[in-house]
Amino acid sequence: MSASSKVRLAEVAQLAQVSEITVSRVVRGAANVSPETVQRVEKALEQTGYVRNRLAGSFGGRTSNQIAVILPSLSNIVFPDVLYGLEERLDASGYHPILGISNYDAERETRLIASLLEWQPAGIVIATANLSQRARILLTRAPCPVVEIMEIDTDPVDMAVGISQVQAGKSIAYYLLGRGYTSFGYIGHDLTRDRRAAARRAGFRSALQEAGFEFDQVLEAGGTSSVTLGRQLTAEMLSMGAPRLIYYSNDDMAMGGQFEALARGMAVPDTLALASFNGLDLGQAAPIPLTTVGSRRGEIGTAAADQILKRLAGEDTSRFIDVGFKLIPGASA
Amino acid sequence: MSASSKVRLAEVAQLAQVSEITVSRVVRGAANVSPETVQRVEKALEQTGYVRNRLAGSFGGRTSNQIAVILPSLSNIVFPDVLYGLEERLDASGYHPILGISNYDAERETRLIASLLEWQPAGIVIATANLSQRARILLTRAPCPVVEIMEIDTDPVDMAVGISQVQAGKSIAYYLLGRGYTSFGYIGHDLTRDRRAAARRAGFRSALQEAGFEFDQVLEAGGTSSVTLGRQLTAEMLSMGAPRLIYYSNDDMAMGGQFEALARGMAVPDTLALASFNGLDLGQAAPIPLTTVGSRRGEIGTAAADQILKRLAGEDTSRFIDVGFKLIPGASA
DNA sequence: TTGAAAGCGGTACCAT
DNA sequence: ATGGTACCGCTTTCAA
Repeated sequence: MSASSKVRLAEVAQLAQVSEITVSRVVRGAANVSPETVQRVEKALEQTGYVRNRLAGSFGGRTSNQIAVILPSLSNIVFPDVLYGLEERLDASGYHPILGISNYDAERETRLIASLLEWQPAGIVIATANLSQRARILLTRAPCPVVEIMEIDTDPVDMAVGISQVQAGKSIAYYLLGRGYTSFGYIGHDLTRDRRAAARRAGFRSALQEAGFEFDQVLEAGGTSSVTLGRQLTAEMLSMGAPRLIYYSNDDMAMGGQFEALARGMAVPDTLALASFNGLDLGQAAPIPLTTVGSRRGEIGTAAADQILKRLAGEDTSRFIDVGFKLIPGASA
Repeated sequence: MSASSKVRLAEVAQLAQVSEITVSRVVRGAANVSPETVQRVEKALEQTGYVRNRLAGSFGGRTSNQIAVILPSLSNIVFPDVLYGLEERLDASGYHPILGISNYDAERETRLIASLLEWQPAGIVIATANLSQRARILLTRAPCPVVEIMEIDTDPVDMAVGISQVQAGKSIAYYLLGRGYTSFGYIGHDLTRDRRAAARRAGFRSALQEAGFEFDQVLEAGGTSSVTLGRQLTAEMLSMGAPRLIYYSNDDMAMGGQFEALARGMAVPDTLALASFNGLDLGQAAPIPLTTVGSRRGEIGTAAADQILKRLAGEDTSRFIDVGFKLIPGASA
């Protein structure tokens, strides 16, 4: 157990009385080494406390085992769920995510892409915020697979894994129309930044319009979604004379709505109905389980990882993977 | 705009009629280059679509600008909050997190440490699950700063940033004793894996014992914490004749408790009181705001990043940083 | 099964 | 301000 940091292949080799390359073979678990040699080398590795330097080994044309992951936010459980699925699958194949958070900011997103590309990642997984022209070019030129996650409504640079956010909005609107609602409101967070929430709202609205309806009231506020914001905006909308049903930008917001209704003693869904998107545990454990659309967040992560891994293995990949969503009837509408 | 991948310094240099080192200087924004040369080189960089290879540039003794971040889970918003603070601060200084999720598994944690160390990170930030002997040795020998986050109750290998989890449990217990409660239950998730939740429980219990009380009932279930689990266990405890107050392993669990109480029409806090830990937005937006202890999760992330950055800059660092917690009186107890 | 040698691409150091 | 040179530590290629 000697010093740290500076142990190199050469030192181990000397101790084990073999060449550097032989040590390298042992470290990498290569086949062509005799058991006796392996044993001797392993002892030397142990004694010296050798730590492989993958920067040195990777910097040629060889691959880096790092996957750049760029997400717009970690402020609710959605992206962490995706990230977890991703990490789980990548780790199992010996890859590691290098993370960047764009904060829904186009400039920062561009900078992150450029910056992470310099580490020669073996792949890129990105939940785009708002791709700049330059960002798009960088991704197009990237010498590695690129998976755009969360939505499959728009054309990806390389591959896309997710769901149709428009259809998710449309589907629950159809369901609610089927249940006979005729008066609708919308409550959302900052949709100028959250394109996917905007797509759901657009889908929802288009279904309403097909049926001859419109949102009677729309309330949006800047900033990220949160239970608190949902509650505030709901209170505001209720004070103006509420619609029969409110569609929220996501479950967090809708939970705020349910809290406000509960606090006011309003009957949900009889007086005020609520619907949203995500299918979070939180919403399903609530006193009135949310009527919502379940997104398979973990699966988006694992499927994205699979696309990267397949491509790296030279296997066929498809341009789009639709992981699908699921209507959750709940009891709030 | 030529090909991608294979553009090297040499190609750019040739195009710009300068040496490789000059191009390198421009790429790195070094000072000693004349404006005209810079312009010429930048044009060539643009034309070739050069992407800097940081693996090559870093692999000597030079630093890697990557920070290994190992977390036990992403299943509730706690670690994402920490990660966000961390990424924010690191990014501002040009560093990137390489992420590993240990899943509260000692073996996986050890493997992740070993594996991420091979990338020669400039620092390590780890919320330990259950450090194995080997993992501890690896961290001790690591040739870079190591910050253990979340708790400061135990002695760190290098530095620690967090709060005293024991005190967090103890403090709210004192508060509740002060409010006159005399009958206590505990509901938790898998504490054999979540050492910090166990520490809070221990702190809470020790305060009870000082006052001559004990938990009258304790209910724990395997698996991660969730609102659903909190609700289930609460229902179970209520069916056995509930204590006057239930202390939960965290806010998610306590929200499940509140939901169960609301669903049963039980008065909170008059019939059943609830208390927990974290101070999540969710709990504060609830109909009955949770009585809890606010943890400064984002600050733990930024403070951890600061410790690393300071150390790398050669500045003094302290062994412990206590970011502090805050009692949130709420209305559930 | 083992080893020698030649880079991988960039940057620090030292000249000019 | 600019360039030549050596070298970072490992792995690929080829030879023995």
